[in-house]
Amino acid sequence: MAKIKENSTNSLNRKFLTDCNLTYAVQLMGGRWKLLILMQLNAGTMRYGELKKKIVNITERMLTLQLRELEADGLIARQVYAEVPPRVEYTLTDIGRQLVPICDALHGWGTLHRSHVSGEASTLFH
Amino acid sequence: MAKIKENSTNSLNRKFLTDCNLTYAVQLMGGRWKLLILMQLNAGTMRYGELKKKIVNITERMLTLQLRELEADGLIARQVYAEVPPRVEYTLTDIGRQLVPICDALHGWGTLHRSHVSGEASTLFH
DNA sequence: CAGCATCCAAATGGATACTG
DNA sequence: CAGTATCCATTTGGATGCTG
Repeated sequence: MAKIKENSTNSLNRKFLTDCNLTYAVQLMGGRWKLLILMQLNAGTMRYGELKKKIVNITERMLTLQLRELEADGLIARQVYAEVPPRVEYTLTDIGRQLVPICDALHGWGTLHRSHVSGEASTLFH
Repeated sequence: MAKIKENSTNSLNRKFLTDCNLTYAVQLMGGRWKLLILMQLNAGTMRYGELKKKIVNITERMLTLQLRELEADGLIARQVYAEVPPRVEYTLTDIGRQLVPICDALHGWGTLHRSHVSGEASTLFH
C-alpha cells in the first residue's frame, strides 16, 4: 500500500510523449487546480491545511494529487518537519516561479474576455 | 439530430461557475488541443482539413468538438461557404488573438522546463 | 470536404470515511 | 495535521464507419 503512483520525485507524469513544448507545458500546468495552487504559493510558503483553506472547493484528495504531480514535475518543493502534530510546507521552485507571470497574464486575459463577453451580451440581447 | 450540445454561439461552455478569472481562463483555453488550434490559426485563416493535417494525432471528433467550443467561447470564428464540395474556414477573433502571446510565453516556459529537467537529470543520475 | 453517430476506454474529479 | 482508501459520477479522448 502507500504510494499514489510510481512516480515519486524524478519522473514526470506525462500522459503522452510530445515534441511540442507547448503541449508539454500544458501537461504540466493544465487542469483546474494547478495554477491556483501555484498562485497561492507565490504569496509565500504554505502548509497543506492553509492551501486547503485558501483554495475554495478543492477536496483533500485533489489537493494531494495535484501537489504530488507538481512536486514530481519540479514546480514545487515539499518539506516535511518531523514534529507532532506533523507539519508539511510547500514552496515554489525557481522553474515554478517562472510560471507566475504567465499565470498573471492568463488571469488578465480571463478578466478581459469576461468583460468582453458580458459587454457583447448587453448589445446582443438588447 | 444535429447539434453537439445546446450551446451554439452565445453561451459559454463552462463546467462550473467561478469568481476567479484565472479559473475562468483555464476553462476557456485548457485541455490538450485548444492552444494548438489557436497557434495554427494565428498563422492565418485555415480550413478544417488543413487544421486536421497540421495538428498531429488529433482525431476528427476531437477537432470538431474543440472547434465548436472555441467558437462558442468567441475565440475563433467559423465561416461556411456555400460551395460543392463544402468549404469551411476558421479564423482567430480579436479576443482569441490576445491569447497568442500568452501561448508563446507558455511555449517558451515549456522549452525552458524541459532543458532544465534534462539538464538536472544529467547531474542527478551521475 | 467537413463533418456526425455510435460505442468504448481511460482520465479526472468528487463524497465520504478513516488513520499515523 | 496531513494525509489515505474506497467507491462512484462525469469528462475527455479515441476507433471506426457513415453522409450531405
